[in-house]
Amino acid sequence: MVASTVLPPTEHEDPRRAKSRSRALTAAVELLREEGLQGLTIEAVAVRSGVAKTTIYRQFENRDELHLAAISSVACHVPMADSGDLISDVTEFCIGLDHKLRNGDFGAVLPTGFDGAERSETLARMVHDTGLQRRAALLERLRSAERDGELIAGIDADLLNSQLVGPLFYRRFISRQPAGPEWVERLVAAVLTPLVRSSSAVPVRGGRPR
Amino acid sequence: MVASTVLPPTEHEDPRRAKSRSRALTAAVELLREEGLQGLTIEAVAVRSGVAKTTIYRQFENRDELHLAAISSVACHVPMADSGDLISDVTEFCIGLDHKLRNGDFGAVLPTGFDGAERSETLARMVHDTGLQRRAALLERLRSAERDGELIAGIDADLLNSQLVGPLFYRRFISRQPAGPEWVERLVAAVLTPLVRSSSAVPVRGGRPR
Amino acid sequence: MVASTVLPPTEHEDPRRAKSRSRALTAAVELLREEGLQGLTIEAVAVRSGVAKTTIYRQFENRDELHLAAISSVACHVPMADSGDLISDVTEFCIGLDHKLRNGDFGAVLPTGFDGAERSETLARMVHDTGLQRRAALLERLRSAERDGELIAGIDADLLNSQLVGPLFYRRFISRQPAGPEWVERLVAAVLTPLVRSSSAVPVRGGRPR
Amino acid sequence: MVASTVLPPTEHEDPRRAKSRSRALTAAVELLREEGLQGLTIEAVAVRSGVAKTTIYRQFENRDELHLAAISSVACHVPMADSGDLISDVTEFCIGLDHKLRNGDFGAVLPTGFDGAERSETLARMVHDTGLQRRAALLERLRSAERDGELIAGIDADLLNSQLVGPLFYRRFISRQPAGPEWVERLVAAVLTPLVRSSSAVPVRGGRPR
DNA sequence: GCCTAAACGAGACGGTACGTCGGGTCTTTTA
DNA sequence: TAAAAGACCCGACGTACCGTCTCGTTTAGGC
Repeated sequence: MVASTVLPPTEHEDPRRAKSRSRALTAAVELLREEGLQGLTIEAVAVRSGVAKTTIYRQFENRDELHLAAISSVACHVPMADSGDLISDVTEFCIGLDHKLRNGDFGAVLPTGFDGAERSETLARMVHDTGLQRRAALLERLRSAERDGELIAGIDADLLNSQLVGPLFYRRFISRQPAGPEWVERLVAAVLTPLVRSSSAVPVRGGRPR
Repeated sequence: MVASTVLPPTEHEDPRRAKSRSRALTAAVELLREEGLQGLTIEAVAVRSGVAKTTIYRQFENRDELHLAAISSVACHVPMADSGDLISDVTEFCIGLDHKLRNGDFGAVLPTGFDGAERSETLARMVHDTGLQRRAALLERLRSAERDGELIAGIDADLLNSQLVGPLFYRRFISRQPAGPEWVERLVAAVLTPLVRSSSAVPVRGGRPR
Repeated sequence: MVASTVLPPTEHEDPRRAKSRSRALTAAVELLREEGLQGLTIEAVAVRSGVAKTTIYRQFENRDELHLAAISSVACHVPMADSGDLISDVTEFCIGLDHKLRNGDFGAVLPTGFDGAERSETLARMVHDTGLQRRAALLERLRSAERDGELIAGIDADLLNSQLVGPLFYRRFISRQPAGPEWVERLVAAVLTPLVRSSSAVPVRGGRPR
Repeated sequence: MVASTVLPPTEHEDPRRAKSRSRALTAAVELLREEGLQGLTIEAVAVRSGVAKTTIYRQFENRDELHLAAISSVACHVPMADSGDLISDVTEFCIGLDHKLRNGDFGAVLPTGFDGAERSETLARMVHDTGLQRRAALLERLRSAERDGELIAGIDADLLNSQLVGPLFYRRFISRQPAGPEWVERLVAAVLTPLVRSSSAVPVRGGRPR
């Protein structure tokens, strides 16, 4: 997903290299998912992937680089619809995100990076970057709703982003509480309803207080 | 904070034991803060604390136990005032939490447990438990506001908890964005205002839709 | 035989250390004998001896140190009789040496050090030192014969040492020709007869010219 | 000196092949001289010679073959004069040999083969063969002296060879003692004088030089 | 105030993984 | 067509920690 570690982009890459790389990454992700960061061992990757240790080191400088690449390889796309109904679109989006956090490689691999991100700028950026697409999609949808008059004017999209996805991450990784579609639905409603222009028909007067 | 590993609570503990334990824990927390989980090495703890490796193992079964104990030793108390003004109380509370997440041992050590919590039930509980006091205090304050009529009736305290602290954790550990008192203030306002019973004006009738 | 690598001689050595050391050395010598220097691998020694790699490294800084210790551990004693008959004593001595060169660990392990001795002063000394006892014994016996009048006066003991043992080493390690007791006997006779004072028969007059 | 590894002798050899081969061999000898057998690395040879690893492997089956070829490439010729004066001819010859043992590539590279020769018949033969010319020359000169009556009849040329060159090799490679022209002179005198025909007698005047 | 049981430090041990170097095989690109 | 470049798998290197295990040596605390 994210740029591969320093490679002449135009130049032709040896297909053997590419294959080794992908096999190693696959094994790395599996190990991260199954055993966490401490299970991500170059030797384990070598055994599982059938790629020799030396070959792995030829592509990844050390365990941390491999870890990085593994994380960036699971960054995922959460689609955002634009049906005209903001709340339902965002709800669907958040349910999708929650599902990915709880079921896919993404949610399994992501927390292996939280600690390292405290000290490694690169890792921090990588962890952050996995959210870029999602964030952009959400912001775009909010702005579009603002333009359409569905939302009141003057929203703080960044705050809204934190309000919407923050609780999902929090419950998934920190408080480790369940979420589920209904819960997500309630969350989105709680966050957005106060900002939707006179919900029902006439958006006449009496905007909701901020 | 949390119960120490299996110790006859009534019985008198050898002061040497206690001292070794505390020196080891201190060193462990320092190492976690400075180098993260991978810096938490029994040998490093031994060197830094001056406590022999053997002695450490006498008190902590293995590295994970020590990690656990270190995390639980930094759990912190966030005070919650009850001035009658819910929003200002909660804002203050959230600012305090954000500060602890970003400045103290607590915020530094916590993320070392996120990955392990995925696989270790004990660690998961420990990470979760560090939030118990905070959660209880927040819930209590919300209920009190509900009782006082400051909040509308029928609030979902758990949802509100996630809405309030979720974004703080998210920005601190995942998106790694700044927060700051003003931002926290806006967050709390956004979350709570819609639920506050027609603030100033007589709380006549016409509760806000949930 | 030779001094062990830097050890407080008076102080009590951990018996575990001593045992590990000896097991490692035994395995090392076996490997050198069977496969030569390139077979002397720390890992092979670990496997064969049952001593862990780390433990080996605790006692020997690296492969070369172990090699050194192995060589010095096989230095052997060649006994020298003093029956009054120089030629028979020396012949017996040389036959014994030749036998050790061709049959024991000594002769098998020694050549593994020849190449290294070209560059390592320590190894050079070690190789050299394995001959010290032998050389001293031979020189002593020659001097004793000189004192007894069995040999003419003014012998060059060092030259004689080279003349006696040199050919044995040469045929064993360089030309790789057989020797055998009769051959050694002829060598000793050829070297010493010209220097023996008119053997049994009247030592009257006519000493051999030097 | 010795036949190169399997090469149709009549057939025309590709000049590129020959050049690669010779560059590799040169580098190999240099490495052996400078760092000994363990410095003889295919990769080091490739780097130093500018010949690719693949190309080296095309000409030498493996490291041992290259080592073999390197040794055989330094075999040297020691000239033997026949001035009529055996002792002086042999002395000169031995001084020349000693010089080659101590100064040229020959003496530097030879000991890298001693250990391997213990286990590899091919290498043993190679090491042995480096002495063939020398041995033949010496034997021929001795027989010529015998025929001329300079030596007593019935000499054991093989024994004499060992007596003459054995000490030189011994002091060079095993005891690592100095030799030098004077020492060699004394050695040759000690070995040959007793076998030279009645010094005094016939050759009237002109006593044998010391 | 002494003495014994415990806790302690020092450190050896068998292991696992690290990241590096070299071996020997192979494929791909260049001349 | 062969040499050069370099990827590949493999095995050994020497290092860092792991968790276990003697060892002697303090040192509390019950007598």
